[in-house]
Amino acid sequence: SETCGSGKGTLHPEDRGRGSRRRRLVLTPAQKGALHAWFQHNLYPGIATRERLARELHIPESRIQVWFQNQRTRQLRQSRSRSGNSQGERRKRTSISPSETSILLQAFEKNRFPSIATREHLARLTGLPEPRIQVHCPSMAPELFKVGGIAAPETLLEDRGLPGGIHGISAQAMGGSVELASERTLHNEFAQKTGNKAGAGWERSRV
DNA sequence: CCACTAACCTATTCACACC
DNA sequence: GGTGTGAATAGGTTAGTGG
Repeated sequence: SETCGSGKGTLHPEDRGRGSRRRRLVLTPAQKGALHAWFQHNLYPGIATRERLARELHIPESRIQVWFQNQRTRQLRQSRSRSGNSQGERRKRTSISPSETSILLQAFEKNRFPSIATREHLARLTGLPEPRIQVHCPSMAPELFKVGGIAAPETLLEDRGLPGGIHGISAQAMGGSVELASERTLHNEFAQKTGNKAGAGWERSRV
């Protein structure tokens, strides 16, 4: 909550809504059917699978990732059972050049919670995928958060990632996605630098 | 080897589409 | 208005990269 602008839902009221969130996707029955079919045999699709589904269903890969995240949560909540498998490779690391970092940092200093429109604009400016920008945002501003400086959040950033693992259970795959994830990076950086720990991952388990 | 950080995760909450 | 579910946040782990 505090740190990143929103805590549980705590985006500042003035920033919430309108513009700060991606437009809600309305999946067609066919899209849902395909996703559910995949979910049945693999709760943790790797990047290759997610991208394939994205192409076939015409849904951004980041949305596919979020859908699986939500679906796992839903299933867990309702059955509390565990599952298992996964597959997955991780997305290749997106390297961000100093000039790209500079652009993102400048934008981040002005607005720690970029709306989807802003993130898309930054994506065009840097040539980086929007989801990656989303992931990145949180990590981007360690100094801003540090002691005194917290800028008022304006909109937000987003994302987080994926692969997973199941803790202990099988392995999974790793893969992650990132669309959302752009925010993650910022988030990661922020956390890590401030000692908060954020980050995340797991992965590897690979069976 | 170690620090840094990208990629992922779960849990929780917000908020919009649709009834 | 209530419900379902997509979108977002917080906080955690894993592993690739580079010094």
